[in-house]
Amino acid sequence: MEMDKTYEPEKFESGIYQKWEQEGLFKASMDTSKPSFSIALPPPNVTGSLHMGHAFQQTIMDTLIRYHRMKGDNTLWQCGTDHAGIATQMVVERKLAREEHLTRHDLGREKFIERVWKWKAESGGNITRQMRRLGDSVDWTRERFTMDEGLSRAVLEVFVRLYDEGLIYRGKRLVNWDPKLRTAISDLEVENRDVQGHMWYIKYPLCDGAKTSEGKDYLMVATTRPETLFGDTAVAVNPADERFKSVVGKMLELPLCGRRIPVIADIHADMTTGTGCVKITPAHDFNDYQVGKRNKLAMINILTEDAHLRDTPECYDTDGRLIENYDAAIPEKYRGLDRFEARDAAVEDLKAAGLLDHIEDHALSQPFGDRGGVPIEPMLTDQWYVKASVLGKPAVEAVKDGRIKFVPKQYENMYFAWMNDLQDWCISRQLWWGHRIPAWYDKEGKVYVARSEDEVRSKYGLAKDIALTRDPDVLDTWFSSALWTFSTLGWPENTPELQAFHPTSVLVTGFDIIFFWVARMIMMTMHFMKDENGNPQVPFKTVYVTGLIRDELGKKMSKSKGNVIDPLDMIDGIDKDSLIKKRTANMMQPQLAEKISKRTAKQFPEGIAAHGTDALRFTLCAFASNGRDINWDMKRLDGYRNFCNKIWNASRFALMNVKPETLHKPDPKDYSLADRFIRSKLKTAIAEVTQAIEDYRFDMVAGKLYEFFWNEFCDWYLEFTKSIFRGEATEEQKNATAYTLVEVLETSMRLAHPVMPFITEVIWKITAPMLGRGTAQDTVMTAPYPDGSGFEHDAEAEEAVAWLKDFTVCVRNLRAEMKVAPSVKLAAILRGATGEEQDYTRRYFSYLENLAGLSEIRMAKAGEEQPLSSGKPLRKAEVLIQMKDLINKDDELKRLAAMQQKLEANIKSGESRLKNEAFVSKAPAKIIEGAKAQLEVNRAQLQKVLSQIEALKAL
RNA sequence: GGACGUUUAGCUCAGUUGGUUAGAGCAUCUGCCUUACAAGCAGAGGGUCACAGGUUCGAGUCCCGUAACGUCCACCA
Repeated sequence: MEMDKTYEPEKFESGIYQKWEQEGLFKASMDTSKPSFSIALPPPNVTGSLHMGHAFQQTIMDTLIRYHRMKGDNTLWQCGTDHAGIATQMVVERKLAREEHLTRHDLGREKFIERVWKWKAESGGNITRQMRRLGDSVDWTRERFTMDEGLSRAVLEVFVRLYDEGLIYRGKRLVNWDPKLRTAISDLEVENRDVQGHMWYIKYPLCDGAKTSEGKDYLMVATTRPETLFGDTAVAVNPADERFKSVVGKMLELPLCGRRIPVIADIHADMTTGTGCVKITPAHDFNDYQVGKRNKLAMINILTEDAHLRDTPECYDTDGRLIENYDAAIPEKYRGLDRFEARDAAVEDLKAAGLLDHIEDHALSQPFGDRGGVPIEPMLTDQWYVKASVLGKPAVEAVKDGRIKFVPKQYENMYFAWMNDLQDWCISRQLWWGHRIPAWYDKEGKVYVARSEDEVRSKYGLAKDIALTRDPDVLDTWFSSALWTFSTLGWPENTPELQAFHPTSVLVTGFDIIFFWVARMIMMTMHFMKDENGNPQVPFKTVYVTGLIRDELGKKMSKSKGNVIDPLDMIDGIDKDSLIKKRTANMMQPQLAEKISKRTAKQFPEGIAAHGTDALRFTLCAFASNGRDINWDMKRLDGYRNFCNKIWNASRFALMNVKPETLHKPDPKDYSLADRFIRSKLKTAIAEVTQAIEDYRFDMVAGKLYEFFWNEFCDWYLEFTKSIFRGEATEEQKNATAYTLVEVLETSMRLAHPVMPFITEVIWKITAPMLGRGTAQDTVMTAPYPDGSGFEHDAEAEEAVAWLKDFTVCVRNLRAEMKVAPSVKLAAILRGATGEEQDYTRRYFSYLENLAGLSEIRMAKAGEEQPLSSGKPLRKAEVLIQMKDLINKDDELKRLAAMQQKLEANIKSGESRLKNEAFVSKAPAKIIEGAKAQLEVNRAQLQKVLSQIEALKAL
């Protein structure tokens, strides 16, 4: 088969993938006599598109999967997508608003959900197309979606069982409320941002003539949220605070409302902060909520779902029961105002009333909803909760005793820190897109939980004519993804897949979702999955945590920064205009578009060239060290694309030199030194690459492959083979080299395949048949992973080649220093070499001839006078090249002087080291021997240099 | 406020249990279109390993402290 002259991955990558998929090669073998290896893909958002982080993680997963598949393991990569409740609903709502000027409420729930499914059908293929282009060998026939029938059933099952066990409950509590999305969100979805705000100092007049011990007839309260005073039900002072002891239990007149509220004593009030007096708004502040509970205060909800002041506040007692006759009326002028308008108005009126003492600038960190992007509001609502505190205990244990390992280990601390202070998890969302909560209410509001309305009636003995309404809320997206490892394998049925592949082997994910997902998966899985002995099963044995991929300046990639790079654009390339268009389309803040397009044009004046999937994957692996963040560098990608090109061309070279018809397995005696050398190096490389995969050191996987292939195989071995093929070796010897060439290449392709699936397939399909290791119909994907058998370590060959390399480098140095053109053949003199060194030099002269550009090498004894030459120490010997008049005397003297200086410094430090009694007595013998040997070499070399200088000066 | 991470060549990063003279890629400079590859070949320059102390015969590596940057958590009247 002919190979094209240049490496053009776009010509073959997609075709190869299609073939693999059509042939069903991504499916697990289900050979249960073999070890199982499985990975559950963290499900990406179904309507989204892959970013670099996905490409990074998926490359690592696919590398692991391909490695284990080649090892013969029963290997499954389970894939699928997530319905991503809030995110998806938002996208569809925005589209609806943009294209039809409709809200979801205009459509109604049922119609709206239909639209979301339609959108999923339209855009859901995006992700899977990208994954195919990345070469991911996932079992597409098992693809799942968190809202599909099977997974929905698992969700229902889990919810009902947890409810029946008392681990899910419903309650009126203060929750994080997103007023823009009008839903509760969990603690994790709140993002604290530092903002510059104000602190307002407000006087609350004391009623009935009460006075503080300082004689004041008011209490001064400091607050960052003056508009919430309409919901105040007390002002707290510290019980030990002498200033206010006399007024505890007295009443205050709530400004703007005139309502009477008590002064209470509570330790929440800190004598040293603010004024020492804190206004208590139990329905709109998490601390105040606790204070309210302790002091049995009423709770007044003053806000609507979208954070406008209510016409009529809702008043509850401490236990959340509605109080009918509590007078908490909000003055009419504030009703219906947005919370921030209400703030301005309240401040204005307080000022006018003389109750605003002063305002200070105040830096605070304010909670924002991570999706809606507006400040969240603590709100008193009915929500569903999971008792995470109960589920969390075994989940902590599993990591503590090593049933689950984090790589890198430091993330375990992060996990423990969060798990040890686990709050109950609010799982209900006031959305439409998601798993609807299986709870029904009767007229009195009594709740019934079961898998269906029919089951509710039979389970709770309710007659047909009792009207039931279903809870309108849906579950947090992470509730269904927490079941991912087992729900995708068919749970609650005990399927063969569940038996074979659970627990999964490893989870590859970013540290940013350790809490959202990893921790919750561990909790849920351990509660529901038990092994044959009834012990909890973990969802995965190892969590490999990746860093974030940032841009070249270390900034997080984001749409609004306009620094996002689509992995597919690196694979297939993109022209400048399309890239700019892509980066500035559908912006949330269109005003940034111009800046982004300028920067993009500057950074990518030529657009992005096509690099191919293999180069991208190799680059991602090379970057994957120790879970740290990665600053993406296009140059690295270029470099590794060049590596692919190198592989391509090395293969072309091999094909040019091999006659497949006559190629046969050689007699070992016919192996040349070069053959023995590269076979030995390959054996080492196999061991190192394999170890690096097992250790999750993908940077080393890439590094070792690169080093072996380029620095040993291409730079040295291929050059050696030229001497052999063009020299006078016998046909059998030439065959041995040709065979080694093909065999090493073929084995390297298997070695590299997990990282670079495509180029290795192309080359393997050509080389393997030459060795009788498969036909062109076979695939490297299922060929055995190299284990080093058939290759021998050969220390002698490596040593001899090391000498040849040193000799070559030495001559090349001299040539460069003497500025002799590469085309000019040189005559070299080797003076003072050992017998072994002389032997290597003579025997393998043909290699040196080619590599160093030599016409002859003459041996000379140490100290033997030679015609005027330029020389360089080589180990304890020296290499001389006759100077003729090629050289500038001064330059040569300068070079030698520098060398002398360096050697003298090294000798001095070596001597003082060996003179040091402590070193000689305490250091291990090996180190001392090394130091002695080095000192000897340095001394010998210095001697050569000095005599050279002398000879030159004598001229 | 608490915890963690990072700091090594111009840039992006390796550097295993402490052990000879600290590495790679890219970039730079010099010379080469040498019949696999100019996406290449050969060669060169470039580092006080953030700073300060300590342990040790020996520290980029271990310990203490400082600084800068980053991340997470908590609090914020």
